[in-house]
Amino acid sequence: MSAINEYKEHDRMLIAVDCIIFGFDGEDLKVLLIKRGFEPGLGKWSLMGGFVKANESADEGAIRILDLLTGLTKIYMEQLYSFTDISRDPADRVVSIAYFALIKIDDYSPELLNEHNARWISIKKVPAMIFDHKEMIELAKERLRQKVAAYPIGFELLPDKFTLSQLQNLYEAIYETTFDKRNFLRKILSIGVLKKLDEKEKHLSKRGSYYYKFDHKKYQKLEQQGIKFI
Amino acid sequence: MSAINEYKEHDRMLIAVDCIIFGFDGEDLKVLLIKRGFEPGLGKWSLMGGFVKANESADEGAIRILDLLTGLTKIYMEQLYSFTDISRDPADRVVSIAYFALIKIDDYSPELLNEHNARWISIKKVPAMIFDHKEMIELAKERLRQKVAAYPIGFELLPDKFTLSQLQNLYEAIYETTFDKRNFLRKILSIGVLKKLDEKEKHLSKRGSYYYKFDHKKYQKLEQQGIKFI
DNA sequence: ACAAAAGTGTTCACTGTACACCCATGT
DNA sequence: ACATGGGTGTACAGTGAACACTTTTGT
Repeated sequence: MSAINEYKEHDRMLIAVDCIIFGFDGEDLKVLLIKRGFEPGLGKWSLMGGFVKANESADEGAIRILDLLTGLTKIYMEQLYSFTDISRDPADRVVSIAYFALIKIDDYSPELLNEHNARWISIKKVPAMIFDHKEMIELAKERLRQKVAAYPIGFELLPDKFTLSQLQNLYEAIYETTFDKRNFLRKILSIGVLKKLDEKEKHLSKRGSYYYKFDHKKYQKLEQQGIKFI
Repeated sequence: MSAINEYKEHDRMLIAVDCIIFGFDGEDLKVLLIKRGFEPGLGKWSLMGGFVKANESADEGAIRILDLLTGLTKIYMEQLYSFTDISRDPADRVVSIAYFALIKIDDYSPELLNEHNARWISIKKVPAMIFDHKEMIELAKERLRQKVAAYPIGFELLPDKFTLSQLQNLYEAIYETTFDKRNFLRKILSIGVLKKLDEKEKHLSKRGSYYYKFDHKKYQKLEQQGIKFI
């Protein structure tokens, strides 16, 4: 950093945040994309984003913008990476700080989808996108895989009550692979952060399967020692 | 992101890069810090940094600034995280993109240390620092630990030729722990990316120990399948 | 009765870890 | 001769991976 009296001579830039919002519909891992209704890139697919204001941090900006576009607060979000290529946005010099967010897909109402011209798109079929947004999604997918193996953030994508099959489907969707049911359940149950409920899910199968909850308290006790979820 | 004609109405900010430069002296993992010769924070410890110009990406800026301050090019560097608190720099709104870099400690000459009022400081004894620079160092240490377990970047901190003891000392310094010599060597040699040279190091011990080199070609063959170094 | 998902154990290979002594050489 | 770091093997426990059948119940 240079001397204070030189600060004014340096170049100033726009700071944007772009949010990679993941959701899970029980089958596929999806990202929430919007079709841009304005230039540049009108009609093209884009992430949700906006500019950071002078009186807010990027984290605060990301929270504000997500609230604006989804009405959701208190969602899991973390900074991913900053994209700084000179001409990534042809309209101006914009540094974009990408965030990735995990939401429960049912919290995002169909009305909002219409209102923002948004759609849930499977990560297996991400279309061409403006600027470097596809690169952002790729990186977010990568980071999600890393994180979900070591931290219990996958639960942010599931309802509060979920069956073990749903949990396995989620991990399979994230890693785009399949796991052996017995091995998966043994491992995930042995961690000891799932609480079995007395209630059964009765729609997805005839027999019905028990609901489980993520047990935050038990997790907090284990947290420091570093857990492998997968 | 908003419509193009609104771009001009958004706030513009200074973008800085700050570099966490790691080095290894055979004993301790160190960071290169400078004592600021200017305000704000004159006389305080600081990372090396500078402002990103309008005509360069942050990566390019980081490379330029590192070259400026160390004369070194072609060094390992990666973007770490962006620090965006409103008042992290009291003089102005500055978004700082932190980079971490790995250099061979002998490449940074003592003259440069004087010239920039710089010093190598053990990561075990990082002093109070300006702004959020200490937080940056903590995060960089964390990231280095993650990376070095999965990628062969530790070698960036060692001379081209190194002994297995030096390599073990490096990993021990990074993780601030000790490893069993036999287990460590078995694991690291079993990866098959170290090339034993005929030459021996004769200063550090009476018996002398063989030099090894990192074998880039062998690594590239194994790269895709994901290697665990530790 | 049958279809469809739930639930449940064992075996084996591999990996990680604990642990202690002899070797070569310069002084 | 001795001090110093270099170099080496084995046993055991824990983890990961492969693998198939029975149970429940709605239709």
